[in-house]
Amino acid sequence: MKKEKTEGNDKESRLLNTAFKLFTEKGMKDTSIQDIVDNANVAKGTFYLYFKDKYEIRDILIAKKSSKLFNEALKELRKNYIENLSDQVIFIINYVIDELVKAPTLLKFISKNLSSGIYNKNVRKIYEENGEDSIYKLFIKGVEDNHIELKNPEVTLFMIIELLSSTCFNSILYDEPLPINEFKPYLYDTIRNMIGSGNL
Amino acid sequence: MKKEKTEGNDKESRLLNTAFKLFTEKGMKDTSIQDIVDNANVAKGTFYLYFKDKYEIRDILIAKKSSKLFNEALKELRKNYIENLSDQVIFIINYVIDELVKAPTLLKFISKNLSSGIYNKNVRKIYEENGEDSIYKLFIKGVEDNHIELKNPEVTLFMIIELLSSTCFNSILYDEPLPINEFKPYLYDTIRNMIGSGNL
DNA sequence: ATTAATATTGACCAATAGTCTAAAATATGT
DNA sequence: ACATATTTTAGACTATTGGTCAATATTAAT
Repeated sequence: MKKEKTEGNDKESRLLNTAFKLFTEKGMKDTSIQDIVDNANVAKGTFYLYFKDKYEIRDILIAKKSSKLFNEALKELRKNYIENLSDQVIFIINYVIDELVKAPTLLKFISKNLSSGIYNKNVRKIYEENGEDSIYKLFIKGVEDNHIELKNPEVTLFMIIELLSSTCFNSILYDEPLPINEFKPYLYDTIRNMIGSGNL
Repeated sequence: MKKEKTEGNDKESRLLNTAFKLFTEKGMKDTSIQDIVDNANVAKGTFYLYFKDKYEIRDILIAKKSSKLFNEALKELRKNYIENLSDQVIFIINYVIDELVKAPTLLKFISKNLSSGIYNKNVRKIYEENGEDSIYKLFIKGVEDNHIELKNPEVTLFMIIELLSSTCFNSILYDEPLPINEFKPYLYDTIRNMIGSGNL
């Protein structure tokens, strides 16, 4: 039988948590693997048992964090029984923005990686292994169910995520928090336009 | 008097050209400074005379390449005497997309960095030292000249560039070139919308 | 030609990445 | 409960890369 691991307390999780802490505090470049293993209280060999290198641990973090965020959003969405696909997408985007604004550290870490988090093949593999519903699945299903004709739904979703990403990124361009609510109406108009018009 | 340098043949340029070649061929991670200096036929010390580290040389490359691209676009724009700001911006975006699609290596290198190329403070400094007209200046001037009321022109431009970036990025998501012309009409509608509606 | 200033080199040291084998911990069979 | 097999962990070790610096070469100025 496999060893029973306490959630978030095994060495792999400790490495992930420590890496996230150090990446967000000091940045990728100034965090060495030695730093990570020292702070996580494991030996260096253990790191290489679980991860290929620093960049793999980063990709896994992006995948886990953003997947968690979208899954929470999807859970909330289900409580609200929204029919229209545009409104569903906007609900999710809105939820994600609000969460990211509440957690600036997380925002800083994944805002520039949201789209690569969906398209990067390493990251995508982790999404799939996760097995849970993704915004991708919701979107594709929604397009079908609502008989919306998009030339390339994947691309449309990609552009929506890019817009989300850039909206969030705005708020870290400036040191003080941006009045993000002012941007929302425009963003949502654009999304409605994208899905409604069938331009793509 | 300063040493007369043959354009593109001094050690600094050789380092820049070599770095770009290696970065695009092997990626940032698999290119060491030793690789760069070996291929450029200069000593390691020389590298550190001109650049702080690998990341500075990357930032300089992004700034130079994208600045060149936008300046070429601006030059073309002037030959065409387009009055309307939306149309000017679309002209430039269109030019940039076409050039990037023609040069996939360059595209791969800067597509994900176009926005950071405008906002990253290191990169921006290089833009300013360059002193030439930038899309940023054109846009701000255009907004004033045309009495367009945007809440935050810088943010509007940022989002337009993000959209350009994501459109271009699409074409490298797939191994075969994408029919990018199909996406253009939508992109241009969105830009017209952004500038015209005064939503931001 | 002599001196001053600047550019260049590559040996050298430091930091970090990544490997590997021995030991410890855990699981499994009897 | 004990012996054996399997998995996990440690950290010393090697390899690679980053970054420094004093010596040398090149160029400019008088």
